[in-house]
Amino acid sequence: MSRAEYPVYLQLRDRLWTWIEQEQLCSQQKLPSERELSERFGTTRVTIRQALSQLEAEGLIFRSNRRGWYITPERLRYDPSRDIGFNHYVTEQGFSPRTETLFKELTEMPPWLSEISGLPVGTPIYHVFRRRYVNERGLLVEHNFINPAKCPGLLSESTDLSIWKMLKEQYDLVPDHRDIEIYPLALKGLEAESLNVNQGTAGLYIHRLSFDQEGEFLELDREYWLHDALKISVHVGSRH
Amino acid sequence: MSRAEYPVYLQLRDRLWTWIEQEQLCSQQKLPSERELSERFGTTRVTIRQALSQLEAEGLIFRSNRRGWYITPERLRYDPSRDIGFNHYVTEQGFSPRTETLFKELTEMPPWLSEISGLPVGTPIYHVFRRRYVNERGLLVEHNFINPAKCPGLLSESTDLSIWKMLKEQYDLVPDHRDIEIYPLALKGLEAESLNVNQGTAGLYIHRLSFDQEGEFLELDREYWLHDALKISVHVGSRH
DNA sequence: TCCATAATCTGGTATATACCAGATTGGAGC
DNA sequence: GCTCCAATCTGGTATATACCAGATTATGGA
Repeated sequence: MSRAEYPVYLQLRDRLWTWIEQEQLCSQQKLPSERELSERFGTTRVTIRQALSQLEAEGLIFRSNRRGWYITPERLRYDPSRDIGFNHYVTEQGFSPRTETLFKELTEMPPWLSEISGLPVGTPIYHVFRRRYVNERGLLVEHNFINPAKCPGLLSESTDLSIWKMLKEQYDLVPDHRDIEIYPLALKGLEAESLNVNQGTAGLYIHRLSFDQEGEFLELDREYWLHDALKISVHVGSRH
Repeated sequence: MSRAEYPVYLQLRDRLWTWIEQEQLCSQQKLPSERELSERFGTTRVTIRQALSQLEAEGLIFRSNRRGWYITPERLRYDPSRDIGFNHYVTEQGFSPRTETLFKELTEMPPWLSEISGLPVGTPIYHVFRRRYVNERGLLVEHNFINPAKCPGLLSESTDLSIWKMLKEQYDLVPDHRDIEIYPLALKGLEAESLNVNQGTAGLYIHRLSFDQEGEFLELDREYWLHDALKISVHVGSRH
């Protein structure tokens, strides 16, 4: 049955790819069900799932939990070093953003955050957990840890828009320097559930630790993105 | 057989995780074979493979093509905005680097590169393809496209060390500004083969387009990293 | 018309079983 | 001690078959 030269599931990947092109399926359109595809391409559901997973890894399609497979929209361009809000750069690229605050609380600084912020364990800290959408697809969830000493009363404001903008306009807070970390990881636990994806789905982690002019801790962002959702784009050096 | 609350393969993931901790397996040590593990944990090979894939996605273990599963070493910290060679920052972190030049050639600029470099299609261009190791594990492959007008004769030099260092010391070339792109992708084709991983393995793509003081094209790096191999770490703003 | 519920459809999980191809190992012969 | 080759071990691929749980759709009664 197999051609030996090239595994069946990779042949299927290619056939699916060209089929999708021919059908001119575009952003966020639904594919036929796995059972239908396996019949149409003359194979079993197990094997067609291998091919679909391959295309998922490549970012052409994505799955929505138990609902089916869809065409992945274009990646969002994103510059984590710039002070520009999510809503701003999403609309700038012609997409429509939305933010949902899943919870917000005043809590106490845990040891791991104490280590990187320089403030003692137990210091009061705001914690906001939000989910962000582009064209109604949830692309990331984000934990914000904010120093309440810098912006008392922040939690009583709406956090469904730009926290960055609020800090600037209402508290005159602008980050002076930042430590940024970026690496691929598997989405799991709370982050996977909140994004409605399976445990272990590929993701990208972005971490931004901000300090003010006095060198004091201002804010920590921990962002968990779907792996196919963004393209980080940074300009370094002179001339802009 | 199943607990319903929690899928078997995720239970296995947890048991494997704690087993690995107990056995104190460390960096680059080999796990038992899949058949042995499936017997030991009382399940089938198919299911144990799901659990192993989960741990692979999380970056705890990696597979070496048809040889077995191994413990993933600590991530390498990497700042793509700094002008510091691979060998330098690898040794700085206590690891041992190695670079292999897989091929190098003088070729003509293709259309896609012409678009971003600003030079016409067909302009002569150096193309170097290298594989880089840390502690004898191949972590990335890299395409370098270099403008020969800036550094004639470069290809006759050894490219197994730092190209950046060579450009600086022998040709007095230092990039003035850069466009950097970073995003997750699936390793496939030449890149997957060169890194000896399966088609579709998760990876991270880093792209660095460098121009000199005159704003002329100097070099393009296209790096394909294993997803679990690095942690990008950047400092932005004043104070260092 | 609306809402609750049942039927159905979807992908997710799980097991059993082959066979293949590359990598490693072991042993025979030099 | 060495080389070469065969046996063996490894993960990779492929098929068949269930059943489950969440999502969607159809249906029927108020």
